[in-house]
Order: sequence, then C-alpha cells, then structure tokens
Amino acid sequence: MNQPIRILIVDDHPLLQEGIVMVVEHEPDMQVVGSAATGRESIALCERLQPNLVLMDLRLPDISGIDAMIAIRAKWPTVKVILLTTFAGDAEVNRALKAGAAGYLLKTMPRKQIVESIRQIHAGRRRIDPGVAANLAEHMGLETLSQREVEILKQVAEGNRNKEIAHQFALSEETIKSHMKNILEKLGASDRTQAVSIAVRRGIMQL
Amino acid sequence: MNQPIRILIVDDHPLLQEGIVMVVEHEPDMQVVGSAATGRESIALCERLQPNLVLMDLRLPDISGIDAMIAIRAKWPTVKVILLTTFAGDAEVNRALKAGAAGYLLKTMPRKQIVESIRQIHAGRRRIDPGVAANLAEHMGLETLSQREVEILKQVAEGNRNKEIAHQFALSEETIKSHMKNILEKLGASDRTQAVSIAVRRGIMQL
DNA sequence: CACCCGCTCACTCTTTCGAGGGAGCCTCCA
DNA sequence: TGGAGGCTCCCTCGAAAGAGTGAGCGGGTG
Repeated sequence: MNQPIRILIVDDHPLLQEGIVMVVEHEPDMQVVGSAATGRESIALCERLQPNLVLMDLRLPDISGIDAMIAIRAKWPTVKVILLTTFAGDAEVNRALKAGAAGYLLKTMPRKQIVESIRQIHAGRRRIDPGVAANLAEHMGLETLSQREVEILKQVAEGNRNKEIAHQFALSEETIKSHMKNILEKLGASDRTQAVSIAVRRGIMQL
Repeated sequence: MNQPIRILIVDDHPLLQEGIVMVVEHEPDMQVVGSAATGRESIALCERLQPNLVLMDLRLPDISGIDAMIAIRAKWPTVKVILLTTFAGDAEVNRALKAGAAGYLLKTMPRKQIVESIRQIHAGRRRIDPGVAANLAEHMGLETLSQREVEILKQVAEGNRNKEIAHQFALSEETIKSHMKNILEKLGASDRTQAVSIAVRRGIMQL
C-alpha cells in the first residue's frame, strides 16, 4: 500500500480540474496522473495512464459520464470510478450505481470529505454523498420509466401531441395514450406537463 | 495600477473555489482576498474585505447570484461583478447584464481566457463568453415573459389546471387562458408542456 | 394627448387529454 | 409453467386546453 493512488480527472471545467489537482496533490498518498475534458478523451487516457481511480463528471461535452464509465469498466474492471457532479436526481444515481460506480460525490462536498471518500473508495468501500443518499432513500422503490416511455415523454416535452408522436413512432394514438397513462401513474403526475417536470427533476431525462 | 486586483470568489463548490484561487494567484497582478459559499456570505465579505472584483456563481444555496450582485452593487457601486457559471439561457444572461454585471463567463473557459477576461473587465471593458454571446444573439429580440406570466407558467409546470391556477390567484379561468395564450405565443410553443421546456432551457424559470 | 402593454374577463367552438374499462403478444425470470 | 412487466391496440366519455375574437382598465412613454 505504499504506491500512491493514481487518479484521472474527467471534467470539462478547467477551473475545477485545477481545484481537484490542488486538493488531491496535497495528500501524500494520492497522485493526479492526468485530466480529460471529454468522455472519449478519458477512455484514451485510461489506456495510456493506467490510473487506479477515475473522478468523473456526469455531464460531458461528448458522451455522458455514465457511458464513459461503462466503457472504462468494461476494459479495465479493476479501475474504480467515482462520479463527482453538482447534483442529480435519483434516476441518474441509480443508473450510475447499477453501472458499477464505486462512489457518487457532490461538488459541494468539503475538500476533506472528498479526499477521505477517495481513500475509502480506493480501499474498497462504496461512498455515496449523504445528500444524494437522502434523495435516493426518498425515491426508494419509486418506479422508473421504460425506454419507450422516456422516448415518448421526450416528444411530449417538445410539444408534440399524442397523434403526432404516434405517427413518428408508427404507432396507434391509443398506444401513446396507454403509455402516457403509465407514465403519469409511475411519476405520480397529474398531467403531461408535470410529468416532464418530475422526470427532469429526477434526472430521468434532460431538456 | 501597481495595486493587485482584489478578488472575492463566490461559489458553493469548494473544489472550484480552490481552482480559481490556484489559477488567479498565479498571476502577479491578482490576489484572492476571500471566498464565500453563499450569497449572504458574499455580501458580508464584501463589507469586510473590500474587493475590487467579485467572481460570482449564479446558483447559490441561499439567494441567487444575480440578487447577491444587485445587493453588492447597490452598496459598493465601484465593485465589478463577474458572473462565472456553467451555463444559462438568454433570460438569465439578460437579467444579469441589465443588473450591472461587468462580465459573464462560463466555467468551461480555459484558464488563460478567464484571467485575461478578469484583467480586461478590471480595466473597464465588458466581457461576455463567446458561447453565451452567440446564444444571446440567437434569442435577440425574443420576447420575455412578464412576472405574472412566469408565475402562471410555474404553476403549469406543477401540473395545475387553468381552473386551479385561477382559483389560487383569485382570477377568472378565462384570464389564465388569456395569459397562457400570450405565453405560448411569446415562447413560440405549441402547448403548455413545450412552453415549460422552453422556459427552462432559456433560463426564464427553474424546475 | 394618444398609444402600447400588461392584466383582466367573456363567449364560442374544435381538438386533445386523461380516466375508465379491456385485451393480446412478447420476453424474461422464478 | 406461471407470472410480471413491457408494448401494442381498442372503445367510451367528460373535462381540459387552445384557437378565434373582442373588450375594458390602468400605467408608463413618446
């Protein structure tokens, strides 16, 4: 355990990259081996730099942080990936953890807690930000939308009518209505507009 | 001009604070005199530390960065305030610039451009991130919603029916319909759901 | 002063939504 | 093998939403 933790930073904010470097390099047992600003770059740098641990933002310019993580974990299963982001609804957190994230931290966390979490995660424990965990617990057991339902809800957010959506997907309007009924019930929404609001808040979709 | 630029940082992400400090302290003509994590704290620190320039995030835990800026500019009109944020629709940028922001920068900006912008702004020029400016130009001349309209649209996003909104505001349902008609036209939306989507994207309201 | 604009309200009419039923098909998993 | 759940489709019906049109009031501005 004398080897320092080799960390790769993935974030498209240069200032934040800089901040992480500063905080992490302060710790004798950690070392930043590189920084990437995009998902694809992060995969390439994993190849080259062989980090033990990746600190990854969720929103990246090219592919989502979750997809980048999936790609990295597929090639290098021993690499631990920590999502470090500003906030996310329960849906994103769930997807991240299911996809094998070793941790889910918020950027609002104090420096000390972040380095401590990195240490814990590197030692094999799983860390989830208390705020995120509370949010998760609140939505525990809450149903998530199917792919089809998300597709449809996105169209709804764009102002399409059921009939138009049906036409786009080559389906019957009745089918769309049926999906909408399920969406409203799953999200606990009283109409399509609130359904979009809730879905965005919970990280099920973006606008 | 031998005095360094005294900078106050306002951001609720410790890591980003750290990053700004590192980048800025690298410059001989700049000095970070303090960091605040909330809007109220930023006002208090302005009092104590008398900075020349404030780097302010838009989203803060207590009050919005714009409101904090307004408060600061009211008390210390010579202090220049730069909004430094991840992104915002044209509505937020417009409000910020109207309220006297000296600059509007994005966190995705490279380090060099940020320090250069700080220098320019301190010298009296106004700097707006090219990406933001493009977005602004795109929406130039686009109508904005009145206060009443925003209030109503927020209720719409919560899934309230026209009748319910009318009751809440002690208005006629016909009045709400009339407002909705104006909202749809101003935003170029085909229905209330898309109106909410567009308003959120443009920074007119949050969910 | 006239004018614009935000806010208010009214009436009609068509379209759309969402609630209420039900049903068949598929796949995955216990 | 038997659910469970996702996807598809059908019917009815009342309640909303939105288009169309019109109008009065108050405040601010050229």
